[in-house]
Amino acid sequence: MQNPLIRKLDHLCGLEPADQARLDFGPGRPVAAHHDILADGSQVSHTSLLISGIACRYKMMGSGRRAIVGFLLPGDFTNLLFADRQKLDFGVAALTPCEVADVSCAALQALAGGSSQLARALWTSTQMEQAVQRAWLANISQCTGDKRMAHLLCELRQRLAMVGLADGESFRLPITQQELADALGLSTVHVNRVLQHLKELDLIRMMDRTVIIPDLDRLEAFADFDPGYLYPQKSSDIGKAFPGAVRAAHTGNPAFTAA
Amino acid sequence: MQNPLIRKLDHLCGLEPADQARLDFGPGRPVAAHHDILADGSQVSHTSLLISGIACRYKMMGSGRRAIVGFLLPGDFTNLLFADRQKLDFGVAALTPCEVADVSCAALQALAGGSSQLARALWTSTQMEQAVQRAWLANISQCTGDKRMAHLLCELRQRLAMVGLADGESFRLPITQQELADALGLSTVHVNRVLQHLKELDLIRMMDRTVIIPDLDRLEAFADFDPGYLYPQKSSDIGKAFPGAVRAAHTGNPAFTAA
DNA sequence: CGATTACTTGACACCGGTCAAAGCCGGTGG
DNA sequence: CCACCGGCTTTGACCGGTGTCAAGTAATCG
Repeated sequence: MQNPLIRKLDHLCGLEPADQARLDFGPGRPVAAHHDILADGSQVSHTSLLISGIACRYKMMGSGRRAIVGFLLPGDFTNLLFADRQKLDFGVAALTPCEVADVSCAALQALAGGSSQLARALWTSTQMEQAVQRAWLANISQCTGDKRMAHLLCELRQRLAMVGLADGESFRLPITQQELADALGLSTVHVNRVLQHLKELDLIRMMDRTVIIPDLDRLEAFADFDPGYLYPQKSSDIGKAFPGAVRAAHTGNPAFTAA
Repeated sequence: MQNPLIRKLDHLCGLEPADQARLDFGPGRPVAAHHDILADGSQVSHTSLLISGIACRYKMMGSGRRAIVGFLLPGDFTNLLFADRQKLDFGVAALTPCEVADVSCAALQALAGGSSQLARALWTSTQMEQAVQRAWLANISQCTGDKRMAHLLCELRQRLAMVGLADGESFRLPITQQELADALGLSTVHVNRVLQHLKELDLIRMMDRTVIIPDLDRLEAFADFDPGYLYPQKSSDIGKAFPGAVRAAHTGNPAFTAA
């Protein structure tokens, strides 16, 4: 399978074949589920590219609870730093089994310096991350639980579709309700109730650990989700027109088959 | 007064005098309070540097309510874009009378391309913005109203101190409770109650529109505020050792005198 | 197949939203 | 200089969304 980073950047800005070749970091190393990819508060001089699996950025709160401040999907960097020895204000943990490729700060600089188009693509993906953060903030601060959940599912579907891991109506989401709760600022119990509510409204269905969206437009309307905010350039309906089933697994285990 | 952007970047990374000179964008144009600096969803090919005053990034929600997703203080850019014709996913509005200097995309590119140190400083300030966003997310999603408010006040104090607009114990904050509510995801009524609660605990005092912090350590402990997350490099106690009173006004009106 | 982890369900309490009304300014015009 | 006025702040009553606690059921893994 093609490197998901290449998919994403090509999707966002378009990439020349020469630049695509520069982005091949090899197969990556495995990280087990629930293990740190980067420890909270550590000083690092590298970044890690997520190749497969789902991970998260998190912060530990004084209360002992974990706040998830972002999900990392295949093709995302844990952090983008161009200066050595940066102290992180967050940690990165694998939520499922993951494959990650470590990229040194120097290598990243060389990449960005070597091709202005690549530099622009990396910058654009940073902008998109910030847009996602803003959308999270707006949603978490102003919406009730069910809308928050719906919005998150819309966002994940769209980002997964961008790297070929979701079609128009379903995607794998092998993470726990506890983890959704940490991301949405809800309790586990309430996440459960919210999911049931969305199922009652037939806005989503869940089988195995696959989310099925019977009517994307209805879900996006319910969530007040603007599909455009993830797209600096074009506002095409990502994934809505994809034929076929969900693509190979998030977990690095390609043995998944839709139910 | 020295350009607050220069103060900030010099503080973050250190800047050579030659680079400092490049950052002088002149006096800027005035923007009245409650007016847009950048309209929500507009396509722009420039950024604006806030020279004085307080502004915010906001998103309009489906409910009609406004969500404030970040405060802009003197020395902050409304947006940092290197590619033309980017569609914004947010708006920027002046909360107080402001002065802003418009910088074209091309000029920004020239700045970043002309000095690697400057490019690094701009990148670092972007990183700091992201750290602030993450802290907001964690706080809003996991803390009760009084801690959220306390955390926001700690953050604003520290960022203002960085550009010389707060000393160790007080700073001007001429914005309304409604605006704080939009930023914290609370109702106006509750913001009022929360502020009263913090006053009862003598964690803050307010006179005129100046916030006075009798004991910063106590407030930061209450808020579970980590003063380090705003500082990629050094972890000095910004502002804690500043002598003298609050510096010239945020509002472009220098007639402020401490009560 | 036993044990741990995830999910579900119900009862109850509380934080914070909403509504409504009453003070409190700060500016404006007579 | 004073009366008016609109926006901001403050207060109280009431209600709903969510958290917490606790128990029970289903799934997963060694």
